[in-house]
Amino acid sequence: MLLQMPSKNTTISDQAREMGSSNTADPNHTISLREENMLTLIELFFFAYRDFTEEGDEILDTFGFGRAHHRVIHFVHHYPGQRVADLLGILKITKQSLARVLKQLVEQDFICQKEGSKDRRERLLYTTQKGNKLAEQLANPQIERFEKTMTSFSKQEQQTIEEFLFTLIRKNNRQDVISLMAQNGHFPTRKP
Amino acid sequence: MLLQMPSKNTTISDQAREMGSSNTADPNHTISLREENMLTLIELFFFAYRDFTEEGDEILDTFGFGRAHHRVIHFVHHYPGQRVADLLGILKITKQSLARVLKQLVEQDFICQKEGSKDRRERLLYTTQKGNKLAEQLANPQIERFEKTMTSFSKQEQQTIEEFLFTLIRKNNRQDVISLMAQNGHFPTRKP
DNA sequence: CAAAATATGTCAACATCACTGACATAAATT
DNA sequence: AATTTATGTCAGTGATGTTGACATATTTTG
Repeated sequence: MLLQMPSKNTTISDQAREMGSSNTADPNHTISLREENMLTLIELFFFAYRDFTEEGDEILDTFGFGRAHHRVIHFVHHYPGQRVADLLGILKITKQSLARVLKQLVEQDFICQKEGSKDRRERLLYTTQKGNKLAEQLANPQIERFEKTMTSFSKQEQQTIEEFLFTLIRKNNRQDVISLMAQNGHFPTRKP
Repeated sequence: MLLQMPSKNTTISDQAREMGSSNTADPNHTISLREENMLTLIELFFFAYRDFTEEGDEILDTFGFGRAHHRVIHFVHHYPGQRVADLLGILKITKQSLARVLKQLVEQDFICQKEGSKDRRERLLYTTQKGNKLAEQLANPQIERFEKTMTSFSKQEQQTIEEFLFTLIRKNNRQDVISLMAQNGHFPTRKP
């Protein structure tokens, strides 16, 4: 189902008229142009993420997995050796939510656990070869989409985009993201 | 729970060693630097959205609402006079999923429905004054976050960011987004 | 060493939000 | 008059999130 215009035979001014005659007007509030622009960006952000998460769903379906599995296998694959607690901090979900999907992924041999060498309580998480394959299969469409998007921007603009995404992350969480990515030798460019 | 380093006393090279001794190596695959950079962006996008959606949850809780209610009330508030079918196309969820939350919002007088003037089958959706208040309450933290983020960028950079978000939207859906935003006189800047 | 803290796993119970497919109604269109 | 369209509704199901309590093994601390 596509997003459609409000009504085939109704103009915007029709809507405005209807609105004016309803009990919905809010005479005490005027929205600034700046706020309006932010709302547009917020919606674009929503639409971009809506379409972004849509990818991979068909692949996941064939395994009987959902997006939660996708997220887990992505981060385990890209950051091998994470502890369970690390993953909880990355995904910001509860232990139980993680346990459910993790259990399935381990049972079906997509992820394996290794005892920590220093601390034997830890279960360090790694993808198996089967897991690697799935992770890459899931990542490819997203990588392609981002590549297509990013190549239409200059190096300078690409840096701006990276800074933008990083700045959107809550201040409290930024250091965690930096520490995580540093494990792969990545340091997201950010505003000074 | 914070995202923590893999292990307080384990270095990255420790992890690499453990990995090498496991059955997890994938000798047939090398990832390009370009792909690596895309993965970083993809993760930043995930973290940004993770933090973005977190906002408003406390407010919603006090009403017994969830994020689905947030999305519905946002789009009804910002684009008054949508039909149910329009909203389905915007949110890309099923009729049943929408009906559940919409029913609650109507029953509790956050949203009201008006018969279409041209087509009386249509139920045009509007926020009530109560709904306006909630919508604004929910939007404010997100507007603030985006304002804070965007003011650290130049006008030119802000345009780049808008173009980036728009380009991430699937080609098939872009015209729909344009048509929607045009109702508020907005035309997201996009690459030529 | 004994006690406390930590990392993980597990259980039961529950809420939200998504899905499918079928069917009903009213109104518009053909 | 028959078909299509817009909406609403029902029953059933599944994925994913939550809380709180508790068990186990292991490490750290007093």
